[in-house]
Amino acid sequence: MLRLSKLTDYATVILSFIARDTTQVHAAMEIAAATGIALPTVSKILKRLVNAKVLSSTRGAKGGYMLARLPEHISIATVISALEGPIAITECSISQQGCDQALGCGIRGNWNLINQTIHNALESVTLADMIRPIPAQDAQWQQEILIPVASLYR
Amino acid sequence: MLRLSKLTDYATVILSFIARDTTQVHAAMEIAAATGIALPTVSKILKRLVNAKVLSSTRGAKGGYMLARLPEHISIATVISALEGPIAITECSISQQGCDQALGCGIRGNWNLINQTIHNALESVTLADMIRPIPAQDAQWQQEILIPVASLYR
DNA sequence: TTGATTGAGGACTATTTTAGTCCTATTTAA
DNA sequence: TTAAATAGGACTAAAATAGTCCTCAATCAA
Repeated sequence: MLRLSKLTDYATVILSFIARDTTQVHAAMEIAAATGIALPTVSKILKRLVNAKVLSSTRGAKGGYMLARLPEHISIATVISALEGPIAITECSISQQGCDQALGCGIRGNWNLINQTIHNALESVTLADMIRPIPAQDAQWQQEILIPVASLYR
Repeated sequence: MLRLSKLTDYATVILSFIARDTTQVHAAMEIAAATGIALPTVSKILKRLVNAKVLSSTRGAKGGYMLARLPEHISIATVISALEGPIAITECSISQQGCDQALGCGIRGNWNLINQTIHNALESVTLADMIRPIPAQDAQWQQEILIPVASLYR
């Protein structure tokens, strides 16, 4: 339902934990303990964030992870594509096959507009925004948008 | 990857077909033939669109489907929620469990802002926009956003 | 009134994607 | 040299999505 994967959700939790203390590196085990996310899963996410150059890592004893950039320069779009690959609402073939038959392609172009809008929205929010507490007054439109779910953490 | 389901994609194709000729009802079989989407799948999509009051249906011989509203009044957000349920980027528990531990909930509120932005974007584009051909000049940012895929139709 | 046509509803299966785990190799501090 | 960490990737399990099919209800026309 146009939903982020759990891993991406976890990633924001992990990143905000790391962002709270930038004076030292954080080992995967420490992060797992602090967030309650299982270690192998934490580890998997951290590796992907390193590949995307969102985090930098230090190997060996006393090793761990730290932010590779300032929180202001880590956009949500970056985090999403680190975990889930490129952000694209529609699956549109660049090779023409099937796409410009009947009614297909007149529609496609307009999806791109939507793609772009969403991408901009995600690009404009950074980790710095995410770790800043928000006013509680906004609770009212949580009801409109969110759907209930059993639990976030397993 | 923050992607629409295939069914939603099909739905836009089907809706734009129906919108092209509003003078008569269109049977599922006719739509399947015109779009190249398998009949059972077309049928499933049409039923969901009727439930969402995007289409109205006539049963029996000479029956079929037609738009229940003007194309200008059918938003993409409506189509998406008809096919995929409510639009929500994050799975956030309304029951507190797990969410206000450690770092969870400071983050959540900001996701809602993103949700809202995306929802607005999807609400602002209608079927009328989708069936209107777009200028080809925009082809340049198709490269940035879209990812290649084998084929849209099976 | 009856038969053909067409949608409604929902159960079911198959496929694909996502989540989660684990193993082995490499790096580094002590 | 050893212990503590990450890197990379293979593998399994679980969940979501896609797709099909069956039975029932409604409508039209002969």
